[in-house]
Amino acid sequence: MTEPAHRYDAKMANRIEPRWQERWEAEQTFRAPNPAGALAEPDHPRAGAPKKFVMDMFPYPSGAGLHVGHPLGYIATDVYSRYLRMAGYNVLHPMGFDAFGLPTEQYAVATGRQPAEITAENIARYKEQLRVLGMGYDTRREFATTDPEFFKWTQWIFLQIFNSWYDTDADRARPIGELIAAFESGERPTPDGRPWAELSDVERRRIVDGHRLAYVTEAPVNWCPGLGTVLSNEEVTAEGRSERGNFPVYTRTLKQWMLRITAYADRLLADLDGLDWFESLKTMQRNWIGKSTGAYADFATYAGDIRVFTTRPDTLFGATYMVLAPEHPLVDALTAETWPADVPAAWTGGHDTPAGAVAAYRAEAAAKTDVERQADAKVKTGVFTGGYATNPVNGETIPVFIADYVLAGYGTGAIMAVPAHDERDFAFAKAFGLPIRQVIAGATPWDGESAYTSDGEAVNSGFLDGLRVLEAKERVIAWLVEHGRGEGATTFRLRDWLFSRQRYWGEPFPIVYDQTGLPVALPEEHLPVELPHMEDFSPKTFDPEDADSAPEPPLGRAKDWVEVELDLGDGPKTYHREVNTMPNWAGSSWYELRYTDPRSDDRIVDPANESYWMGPSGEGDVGGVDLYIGGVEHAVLHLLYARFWQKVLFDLGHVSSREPFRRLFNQGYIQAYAYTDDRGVYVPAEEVEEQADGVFTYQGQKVNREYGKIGKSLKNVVTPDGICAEYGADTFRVYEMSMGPLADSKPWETRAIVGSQRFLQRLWRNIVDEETGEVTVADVPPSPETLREMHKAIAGVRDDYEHLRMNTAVAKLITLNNHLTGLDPVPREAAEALVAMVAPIAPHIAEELWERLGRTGGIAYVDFPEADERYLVEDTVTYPVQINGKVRGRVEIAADAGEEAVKAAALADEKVAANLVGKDVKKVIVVAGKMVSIVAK
RNA sequence: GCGCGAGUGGCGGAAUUGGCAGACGCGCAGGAUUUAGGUUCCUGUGUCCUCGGACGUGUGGGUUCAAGUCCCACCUCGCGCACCA
Repeated sequence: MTEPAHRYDAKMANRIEPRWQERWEAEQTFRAPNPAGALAEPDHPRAGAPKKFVMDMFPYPSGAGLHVGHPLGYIATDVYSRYLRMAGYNVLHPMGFDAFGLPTEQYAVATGRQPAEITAENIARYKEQLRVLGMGYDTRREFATTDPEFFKWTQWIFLQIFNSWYDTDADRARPIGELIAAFESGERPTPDGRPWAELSDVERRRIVDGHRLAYVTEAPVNWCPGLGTVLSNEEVTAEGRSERGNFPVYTRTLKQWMLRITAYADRLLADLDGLDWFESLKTMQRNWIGKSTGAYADFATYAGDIRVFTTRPDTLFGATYMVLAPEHPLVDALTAETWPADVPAAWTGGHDTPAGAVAAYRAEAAAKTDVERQADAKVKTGVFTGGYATNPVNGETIPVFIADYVLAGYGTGAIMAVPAHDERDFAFAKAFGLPIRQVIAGATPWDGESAYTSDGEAVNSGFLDGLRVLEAKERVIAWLVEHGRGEGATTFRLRDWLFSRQRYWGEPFPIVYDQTGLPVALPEEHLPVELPHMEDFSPKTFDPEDADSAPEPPLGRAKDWVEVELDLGDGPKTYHREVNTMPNWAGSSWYELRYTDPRSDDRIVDPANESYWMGPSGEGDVGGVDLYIGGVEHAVLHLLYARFWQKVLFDLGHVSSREPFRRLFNQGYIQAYAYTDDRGVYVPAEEVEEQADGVFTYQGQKVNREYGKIGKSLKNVVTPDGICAEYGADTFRVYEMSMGPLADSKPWETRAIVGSQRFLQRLWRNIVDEETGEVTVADVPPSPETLREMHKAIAGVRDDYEHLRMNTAVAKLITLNNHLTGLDPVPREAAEALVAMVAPIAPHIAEELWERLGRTGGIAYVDFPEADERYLVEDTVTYPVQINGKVRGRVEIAADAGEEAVKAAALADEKVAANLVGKDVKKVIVVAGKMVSIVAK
């Protein structure tokens, strides 16, 4: 028996889908008109309409291609964009490729090929995979970060950053020329006070370079021998390993490029409030920025003042000892020659001299990995230096320790320890038998069992006694300032962004060095600076554990490229190019902007286009993309960097909004089951069979099921193109959208897809005769019931689309479709409404049916159906009647019946009355339109 | 350890405002079509039951006429942070 010739099945879908994809491409259906420039189109149906800018985090095109987990967000933005377009918006929905970066380079090294070649292949593969899914992108705006026309502007932004400084008074970045002018005029004094005119050229350049937002500095950085490059703090995990590849990372002092993101710490923090992001994500950024307010206080010692940072200056009188980080610069000077006579044994670490104890402890601390250190966090260790310091407020002499619970990299690397009011200090004081003095008292007496960290009143604190914590803080800061022993202070955990990488496949810096060794910015007209072709571009390889190795940028070997003769205004001279490249976060830090004006070649974007798509919508609005969907893994990487660049460009007047992404939605992950055999080896998930008793077998052998990521090594990869071939893209789209809430992670289940297939098949059958291919809908008025179902669906589906609840939208569409299945004939009005509502999710079948229904011009710009309130109200309502919380009967009554009438009807109901026999009705509650609740005894 | 989020049928999930728990789909069972299998279609499907009902949203308590939803305590899982002074 053969199937009906006109049944909607995979074969049919695979005939229909390419046809519509070709037509969308030929007609550029999803092009969005710009207000100005090459992409302006005043006659476009959506020109001048309210706009929406909807985009995904663009993919990194790897050799593995997309698996079914990747397109989840892409489909969601596509559905949302198509819905918005039908709802009347001018929708910008673009896609691009984040193509510079390590994986491609590593693959190129491994296969002896060129990264550019591999990148082009991977992008072609990704584009094909996305095209098959029926994405409605404005393909005119597509780019890869590796395109010279694109990275020309990445380099241009770097120059903007290099050529500006942060004016803390104005609280914004300004062109570096304005700083130079301030030095020249004497408005701003030079660091050593000499007049600007008396400084040498090199001296001046060093001062100016020290103010730039992009600067070269020699500082402790994260060196990852396994990757052959240094990394930013954001790329290192809490375990002290590389985020990519999980290699060990070591601290080494090296000369590297940094971007002054710390200048923006406060604004990056404050502007989070105006963003429509998940609160959890904002919290991650807040934690990463890590703002603390408090004070610096100076403790005098014979080795000089020790400055500490504290958030609790109110507890200064309770400081009974001090602790320095083992790496603190004053440790050596402070370490005494001999122990005091009465030194407790626990303080010496068993050593005869303080110097011996300090040296041993330092060696021990340095040998610990971050993981070990964190594992030991509860056990406080340290040694006494033999030195003492003087508490500025009460002149008390207190011992100074070194301990690894104080971190060199935070605050000043030194603390005053107040064991009574800090958990860590308390633990240390207990371990070392140090005095604990209460200086803040709460309402109830302190038990002394653990640190008291709540609010209270100052006690044992001289001039602070009786003040609340907040007042005491202010008072003591004023005292410190008055006596020159400290000041109020704010510190951040955020560090400057280490921006150079010792790899080949990245954007070259638009920087050369002259004979002074100082950096010189290339003029704009030299952009883009392209990578030289190199046969051997592989980084020097290191043992991942070799902490003593040092990075060597491969570009350093391109001698002809590195050494250039240029005329930068003072005659031809020889310069050396910067041989580091930018991290692969560079391109993604601004790409959203480029979508708004991808063809602009004389400036980064035309302000008319930028402000139309991304500008603030009103007073106080931070501006940015209207919806950005992506994974949560970029919380403190891409999303922080992009916000920073946006703010620099905003300060310099190149863009109109303070934030790049007004609304951000984190989609969940699609995960999958993987199976291992007895040996723990993964077996192909596709060939595993489930037995009736819930046991899973592979080739007859029992296997274990585990749940997790989709990946080659787990042998559980399912590709979207494979699914499309087997079921059709529309079925795939419907399935992914109906799996559950977009934000949730959920398991892939190939066998469940047939449900989505059946839905589309029934939809088709409601309109087209499977045997003849004839359209079977009729121009008959829908019944009141059908009208009600239809308008209920319209109201619900609209609301669901607007709030990205595609899963419940699909359920409502199925419900309406199932209703129509029972009708003969199906009224045209209902069929058309349903097809239009299905169009965002299953665009190919919708276009096909729309055309077969005799409508021309395509469905992309058809008005989305509007619900008519008239059809939503029902004539009668069925009230469930509860007696003491249990449903005992139902009564049907006119929808407009009054409360009394409903009450009377409920009490008169046979079942209700039977249940009330012998009971006293105490109370009857009528919830209009919902239910009746009777309280009886 | 601290912070955040989530626990609902065999499975994915719905109920977003305190108002009939389990929409929709998978799976499963029965039936129709078919030589058969598959496909497709129809019907049923929370658990228990003495067929009246009883029970049921991680556990225990509470508020309420009414609780998956609110409050308190706890358990489990996931995520983030993790000596940040």
